[in-house]
Amino acid sequence: MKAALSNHPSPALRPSLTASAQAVFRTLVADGPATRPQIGALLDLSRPTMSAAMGELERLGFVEKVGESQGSLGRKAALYRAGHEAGHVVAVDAGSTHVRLRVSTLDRRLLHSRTYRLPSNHKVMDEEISLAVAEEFEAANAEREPAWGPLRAIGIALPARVVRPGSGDTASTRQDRLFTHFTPPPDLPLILENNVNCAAVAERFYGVARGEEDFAYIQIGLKLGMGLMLGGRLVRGRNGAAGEIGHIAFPLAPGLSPAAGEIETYLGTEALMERVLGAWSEDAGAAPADASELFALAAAGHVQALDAVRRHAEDIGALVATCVAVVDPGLVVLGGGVGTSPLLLPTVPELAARLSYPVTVRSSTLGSDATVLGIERLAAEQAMEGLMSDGARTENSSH
Amino acid sequence: MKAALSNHPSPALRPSLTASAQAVFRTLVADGPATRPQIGALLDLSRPTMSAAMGELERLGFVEKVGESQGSLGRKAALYRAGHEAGHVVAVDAGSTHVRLRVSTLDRRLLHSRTYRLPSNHKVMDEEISLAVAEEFEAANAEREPAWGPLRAIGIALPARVVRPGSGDTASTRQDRLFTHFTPPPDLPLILENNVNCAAVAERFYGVARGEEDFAYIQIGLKLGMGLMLGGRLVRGRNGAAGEIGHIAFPLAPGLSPAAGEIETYLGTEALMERVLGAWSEDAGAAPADASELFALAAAGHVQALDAVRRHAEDIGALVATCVAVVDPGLVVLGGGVGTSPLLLPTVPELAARLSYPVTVRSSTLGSDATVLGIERLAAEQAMEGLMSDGARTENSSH
DNA sequence: CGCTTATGTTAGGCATGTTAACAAACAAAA
DNA sequence: TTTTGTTTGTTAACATGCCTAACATAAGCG
Repeated sequence: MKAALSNHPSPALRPSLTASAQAVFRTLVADGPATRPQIGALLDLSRPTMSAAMGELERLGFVEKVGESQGSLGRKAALYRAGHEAGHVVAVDAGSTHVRLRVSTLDRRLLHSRTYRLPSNHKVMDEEISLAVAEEFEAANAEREPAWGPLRAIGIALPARVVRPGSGDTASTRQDRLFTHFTPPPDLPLILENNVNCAAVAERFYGVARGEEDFAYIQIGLKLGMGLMLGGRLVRGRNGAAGEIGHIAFPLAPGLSPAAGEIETYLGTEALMERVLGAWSEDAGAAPADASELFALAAAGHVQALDAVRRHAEDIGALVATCVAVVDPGLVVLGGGVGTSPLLLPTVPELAARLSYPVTVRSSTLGSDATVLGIERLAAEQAMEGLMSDGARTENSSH
Repeated sequence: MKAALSNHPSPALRPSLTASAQAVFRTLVADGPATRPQIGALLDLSRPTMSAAMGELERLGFVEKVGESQGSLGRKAALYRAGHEAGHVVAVDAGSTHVRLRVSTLDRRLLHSRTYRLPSNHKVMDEEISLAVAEEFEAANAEREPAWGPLRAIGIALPARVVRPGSGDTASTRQDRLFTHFTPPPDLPLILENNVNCAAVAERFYGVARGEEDFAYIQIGLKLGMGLMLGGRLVRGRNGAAGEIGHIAFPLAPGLSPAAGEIETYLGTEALMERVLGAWSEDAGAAPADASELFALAAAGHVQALDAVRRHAEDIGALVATCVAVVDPGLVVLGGGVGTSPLLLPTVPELAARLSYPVTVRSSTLGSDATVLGIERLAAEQAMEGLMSDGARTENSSH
């Protein structure tokens, strides 16, 4: 609350941008190149104010003229976009099988992209991932061109619970292991985020949840995870454990004792295939080698596979029903190796509605890029907030 | 976003209060009487600005001088509070056994209070409740004094899911039945809210969750319910079903089919007592007549009662674990007839931490007033927003 | 070549805050 | 009782950030 109303520039901080200039920059970053009249109409700003705002931003190099736009009549308008000094961000998806890296401007122009396949699968983040991140980051550094402008933020998506300093117990997450080989540049915002949360962010901005303020992204594959978006904001939880639906109490029934993480092992792909193969009958043909084969068989009409898929869909429907009973998001996006199967689509919402309340269910279409796109977005937002809060500080950044 | 930046008064709307005047009024309403220097320090406003703001508010009757405050040194400061024209609100807890009504000023000075015990228990809202609400509201109307100022809002807490117009399916909640006998005055904000959500609000402002931005209030008694507060805001959900934890999938175990609302019947007081009495052995003495007797026996050290309570606490712990796995609130407040028992306190957080993640668990202490205090707060907030958005419209209100 | 239309700038005004200086009211010290 | 320093409140002058109105510029079109 302190100083929230104050109109005068804080004496300690450098003079910052006007509110209108900040808003203009935000829309340029969020919506891409635009003319002054377009932004003015969107933000309800007068032409003189647009002039002043653009002047401020152009003088700082935060925006640049990139062309002209001719309407059907009248003078043509200048087209602006985020400028050189707005800089760029590095986004890393430090996954358990791949390390994906994207370098891009704040307004999402891809500057560089790398993918590194890890030699072996790692169920938890460990030193090998740290090494790969360090190498990829170094390699990206080597490619850097002056035209990219200063590096403004680094975002890293981790396949682990992420605890923000000040809330919960950071030590329990082992997230420090990331830094055994990777040393981020100092004085640069570093954003760590859970990979499922990142995928949820990507769904909100670029996927099937585009523009939705409230939804849950539920990932079903080898493991279970949920990214929860309420009121347009990620719900992270005190321990960074919001969405850790692998820890929903299971089994939960009279006389049974639940065990930690049990539903994750039960609904995970490995246990699913074990159940399916254990019940596979001789006359059903060749058994599927993995989950994707199972779903392919089912899609082709194979009776026994269909039955297995239906049963799995019902289990997932019950899980979704539980989430709906707790937060009622209105929309659930299913992702992950198993979750994206269209075969789930009729069953899951039907079961969720029967057990709890109606919910729209969609399959994710972003594929394996979701996570890196999400962390890129978060890094860009963080970079922008940094620029907006101390707009004058443009010199000491690393080129 | 439209017009969010505009500085000029919208031509359609009447001239409104300045931002500083609004902020001053808000703190007076929220924190009770205060002097100008106090508010100025809190909001970081200069003395001239405080002068102007107080002038505005006093001219409209929104604040009034109520005394003076002498520090240890120097001139004494005038003490202000919400004034006559700020008016009052009526808050109703339309419960299934009682109708509780409070009339109070926006800054929580109680003007009038009534309680009506319904002749019989109603598990769902029906016409009898509507009749009682109508009668209590009329009776309160009869008591109204000019000194109360205008009525600014009516809040009603309902023991049912509440759907806001525009989201979800209003028809499915039967909330219209409230209006079969009760006709609210037109042109007056009417706030409907679920009673458990109201209790959560009360816990946040007056109870054991005071000042907490994130927590879950979980009510355990005849029925199950949760009020979820994240980022200082109630989470309501698309269908108003957030917190309807009675619909968590149950039983949830391999080979079992969950049924809608089953966990509510299993964890509810009736089923608990059935289980307890069914297993009550001859040599254990007189069986408890109801849940409170059971918990009293357990508190006195009765072995069999203790065992039953422990088992129930474990079931509740599993439920809490599920909620923590989904939203990780960091704090859970237990309420309701069974939920407030201190006997639950060791077991529930221990089980939640074992199954999912650490969470602080506290017992509610607000008792049966929680709901009406919560809806009172919501109504007062709504009333204040109304005043702030069209500050000049003070004449057409009903005295 | 003017006419219409859209874009951009200049000039002036207003709302809402600030700081600086002063006046008033009070307790405690002289 | 007077003086002194402190706190409260007001007045005056000014800063910021937006606005509207009017003008200048640049395009298509008859």
